[in-house]
Amino acid sequence: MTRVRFAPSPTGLLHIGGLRTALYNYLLARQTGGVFVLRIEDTDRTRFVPEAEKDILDSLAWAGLTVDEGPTQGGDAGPYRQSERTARYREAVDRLLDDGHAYIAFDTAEEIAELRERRQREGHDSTGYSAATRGEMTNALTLDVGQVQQRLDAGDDHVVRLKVEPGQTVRFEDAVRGEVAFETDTVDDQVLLKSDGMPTYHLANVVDDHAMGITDVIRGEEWLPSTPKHVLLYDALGWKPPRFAHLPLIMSPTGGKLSKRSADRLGIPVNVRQYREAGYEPEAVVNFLAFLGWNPGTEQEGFTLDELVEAFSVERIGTSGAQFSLDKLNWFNGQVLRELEPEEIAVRARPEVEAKHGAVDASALVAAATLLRERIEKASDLADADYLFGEVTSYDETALKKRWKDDSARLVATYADRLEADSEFTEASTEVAMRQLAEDEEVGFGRVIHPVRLATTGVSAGAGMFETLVTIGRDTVIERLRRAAAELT
RNA sequence: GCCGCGUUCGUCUAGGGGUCUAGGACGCCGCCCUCUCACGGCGGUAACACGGGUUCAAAUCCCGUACGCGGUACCA
Repeated sequence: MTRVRFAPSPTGLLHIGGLRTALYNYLLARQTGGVFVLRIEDTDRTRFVPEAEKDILDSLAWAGLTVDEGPTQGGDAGPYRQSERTARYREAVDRLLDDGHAYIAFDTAEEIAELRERRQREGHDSTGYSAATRGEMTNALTLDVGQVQQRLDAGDDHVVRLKVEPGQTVRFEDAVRGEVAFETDTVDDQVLLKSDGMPTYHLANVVDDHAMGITDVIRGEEWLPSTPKHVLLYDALGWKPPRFAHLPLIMSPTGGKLSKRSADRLGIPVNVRQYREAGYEPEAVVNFLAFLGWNPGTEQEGFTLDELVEAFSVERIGTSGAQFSLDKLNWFNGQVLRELEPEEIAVRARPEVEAKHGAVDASALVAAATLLRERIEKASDLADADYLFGEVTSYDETALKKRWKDDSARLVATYADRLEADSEFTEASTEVAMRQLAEDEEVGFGRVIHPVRLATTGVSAGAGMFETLVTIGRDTVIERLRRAAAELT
């Protein structure tokens, strides 16, 4: 049984890259009939943000990724917050200590910084706390048993470090990259237990993945360099490592990390929350994210979540970093929108429309969606159609210049008169009336239709003129035509 | 610096020794449709990082170089 996990740190709003990691895990779980676990990795008390867990939950739910086991869902492998599992880490550490795979160290942050600086200055390849340097430091390997006990009894700050044996090669199979190898001489004696008693990511991750029966670890490529530490830990604890799959990183459109800073500058949202607030459809975000680093090997581009579950495979995940493209996301969003019924678009557009125009009828919203759905990129764009939800208060300057001629006021006024006489007021009748008017006045059709569009909508772009007129409604149309004829000369 | 990973159109990518005069999608440009703007349809632009091998044959395999990215924390 496949068991995968998404294991974010509650340090802020969920990052879009985090959602992709969650998505790939979810897809593998669903495809194999496995279990999707959510585990909150809250071991860093200094960066902990209380609201973050809720944002993670909300974001996953928004994207449609349902969690099988997690802090709010429960499950047999709980608890699902690392801060609630400290006894297990302690137990593992004791075992590592007893077996000589780990040791206690007393060095202060300053002493370690000094070590690094010195190694750097002396031009060594490795700069950290490792087999090459631990003999010079203050730890259970250099102190005698009595001294260690004495310092422990005195309550001195200390950490527990993994004892990495030099001269070995750690190999593991990565599902997307193939075999990856690291020399242990380049692997530092990683801290496993911090001086505050909390585990580091490395320890907690290995202990929990084992305890929760995780079979496949799908995570970002930034973890690849620390995977040898994890493999060493599994070995030391006598456990079988899971399968690893390291995802290519999502990069900024200008290259480099898609950080908060670079994204802000480029106007790209970084948090899932921001995508939601910007009016993106979750289906579009999911579809777009799925294609950032994966492809189905066919030419199909539009996928529902269920179709992705069907088509997904770890083998087809790519190896190189993928630059984020807002253009492509927008295109996906348009595709999703065109598949939605007007009623559904109306539901999604409502908050934005009401924020701008006040309360609106459901029927007005649906009518607007029906009229404009081919022309909007986001459901919330409906709110821009002022002429459907309020008054026409101004006219587009450039359009006015181009389309409003000397005879426009007269033609628009005359058209208003003819509509007043038109009891049907349908798409057909309003069009016939306009064609008749153009013929009677011996002017081109465009001479009438463009000024009428301007007068009734205030803008030059929009849906078919006659559908638009019918949607706006007869009385309002006539009133707007007359007012424009009077105001614009 | 050191370690690791990567490198096909501007971007996402297909392709994994001959079928590649390198395919698709986004973007961009043009045409068609048309009352505008879109949608849609059709067409166009544009890429195998570089250098050595291996081979009858290399975008595809090997080595090197360059470049990019990640890691190098008592952060994850």
